[in-house]
Amino acid sequence: MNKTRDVRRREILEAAMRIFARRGYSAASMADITRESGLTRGGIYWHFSSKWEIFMEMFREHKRHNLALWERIEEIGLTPDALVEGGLLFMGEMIGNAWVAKGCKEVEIEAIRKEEIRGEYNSMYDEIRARISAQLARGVEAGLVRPLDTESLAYALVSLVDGILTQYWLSGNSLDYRRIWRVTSAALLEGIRPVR
Amino acid sequence: MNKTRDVRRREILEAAMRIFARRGYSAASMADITRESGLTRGGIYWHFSSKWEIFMEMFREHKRHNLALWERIEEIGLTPDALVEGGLLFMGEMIGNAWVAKGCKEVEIEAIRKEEIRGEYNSMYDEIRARISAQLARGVEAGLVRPLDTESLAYALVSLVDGILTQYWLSGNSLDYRRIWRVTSAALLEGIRPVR
DNA sequence: GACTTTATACCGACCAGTCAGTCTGTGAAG
DNA sequence: CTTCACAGACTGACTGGTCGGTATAAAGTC
Repeated sequence: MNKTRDVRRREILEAAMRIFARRGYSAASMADITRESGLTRGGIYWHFSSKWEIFMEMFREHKRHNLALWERIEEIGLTPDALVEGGLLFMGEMIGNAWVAKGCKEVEIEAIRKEEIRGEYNSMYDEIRARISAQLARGVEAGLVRPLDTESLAYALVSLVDGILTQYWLSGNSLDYRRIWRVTSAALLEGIRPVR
Repeated sequence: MNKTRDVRRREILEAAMRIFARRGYSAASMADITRESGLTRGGIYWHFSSKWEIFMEMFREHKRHNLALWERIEEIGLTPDALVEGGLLFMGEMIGNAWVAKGCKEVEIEAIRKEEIRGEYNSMYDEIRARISAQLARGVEAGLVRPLDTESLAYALVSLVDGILTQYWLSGNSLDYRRIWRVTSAALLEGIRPVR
């Protein structure tokens, strides 16, 4: 039954991610993770030294996942219009992999509470925002966007995506997020078009 | 030392709200609330029957608070432009009463996880969204706003405010949310102006 | 005003159960 | 014979919640 170190670690991690996503860090017990992973306490503690270490691994996984997702979004294009498709792709991915996404939400929640990880969490968003801002700035240079505070707008776009996802989960997954995003981003694009 | 029912209940509730806001529901222990309120276990359980009941009281308090806040916002005016000031007022109130606001965030988080309160939580947002939507629809009728999907836009506005607040707390309170809101709402207003 | 009665408000020891984490044992692979 | 990859009993701290008891204050009685 013994599997290689990496495979088993991965299995435990994914089991833990599901549990953390479902119950939240504090309410999730090692017994839950034990059950979900099919191992026993000893097995899990052979691979991880603590509950928090498992969470930290999930945290890093989440950062990698998000950053990789934004790389894919930039491949769509670097125009402001591409941001619209990018937002849809991002939310689609998040909603498509529900427990991964809820894990992200859980990470976000813990990041608000624990300074220990807040800095690292923010550095991820800093990078994403910087990229969006750069994308908008290119739009300004190319004359596709009127001169404006691209940093603030980047902040708002990230917040909007985050907020829509929150509302989506609150609604119990019954929410036409695509429609909301299309309507809003269309209005925004219209609003930042250069004046003639 | 004995106080009247209402006064003491209120004291316990506020102590609990601070603790819930700081640690989250699961991580907050009755011992924490005991310490924060200055009472002992027995005293608290004389006023409340369970930890969850205290949380539910905080939940209802939060709903009342939010709805009352939106009433105040509508007093500013019913034009689309007033929504800009309204958003600022809302975020200002939230950030000004940090622990109340973080309590709201905590309520939101639990609402995502527990179906028990999700419905009730959504009904609050439904009402707020409906009011914003109506406000926008009046703008359309008055010729201040081009005809569009006001419901989706209302959803986005709520999401945006929620998202900005999340980012604000993630940033560790160092975020010029006013600037972000002004820039974004200006672009949005520009984008929904009627075409001439 | 003094003296009991009664309901309210509160204390803190205590309970059963759960928590994260430890430790000893063990089967299999090399 | 050793190392790896677990199993699962175990520990002590802590959990939410209970309960018998007590202090306080208001109300009733004389």
